[in-house]
Amino acid sequence: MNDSLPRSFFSRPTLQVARDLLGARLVHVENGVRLSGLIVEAEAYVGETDLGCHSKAGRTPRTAVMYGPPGHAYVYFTYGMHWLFNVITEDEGFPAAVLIRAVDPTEGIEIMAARRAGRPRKDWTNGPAKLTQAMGISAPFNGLDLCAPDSPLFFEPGDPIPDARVTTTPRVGLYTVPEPWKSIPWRFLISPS
DNA sequence: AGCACGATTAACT
DNA sequence: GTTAATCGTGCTC
Repeated sequence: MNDSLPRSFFSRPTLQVARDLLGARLVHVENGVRLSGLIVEAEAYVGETDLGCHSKAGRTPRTAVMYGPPGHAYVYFTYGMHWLFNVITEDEGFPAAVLIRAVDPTEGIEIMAARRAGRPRKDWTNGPAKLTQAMGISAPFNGLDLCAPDSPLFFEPGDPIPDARVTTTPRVGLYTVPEPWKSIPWRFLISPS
């Protein structure tokens, strides 16, 4: 039993899920130890018509999990060396997800520090592949049900972030994606204080 | 079978 | 500011 965000949270429009995940906590219970971080940046990827979204290629072995139920993990490998973590959104059959791009470490600090050895604290989890490395998220987590009561990886609600503290910008890294998808402001972040 | 490219990062100049 | 690292995926031949 835990206090994790329910499936109904993820079974909503992807933009809303991305925005509302700001301030929530991503938790990985690893060998009985909690690793967690406050979500400070996320991006929405919304269906086959979004040419920045992997599901633009339709249903393939890689994108199959995006067509499944909301609240499951989509973890994929890119640039030959990095794992990126997403959570599936909207109704089953509609291939959309939110990419978790950055967190602020809150629990399991020493383990994260060891996995990001030699780097300053601000560089531990301030990128989508950095946080998966620090929190120990990779291939085996793909397809995992993050809403299952016994899941080792899940989200916990946090203090709501008011609109005044939320910034939106275009999504990062979509160099060859055509407009309007390249510039549409589907990246959400907690504004620098 | 071959190829271009990628929801990135770290190390450079 | 630029660029190498490194390999799975999806597309073309």
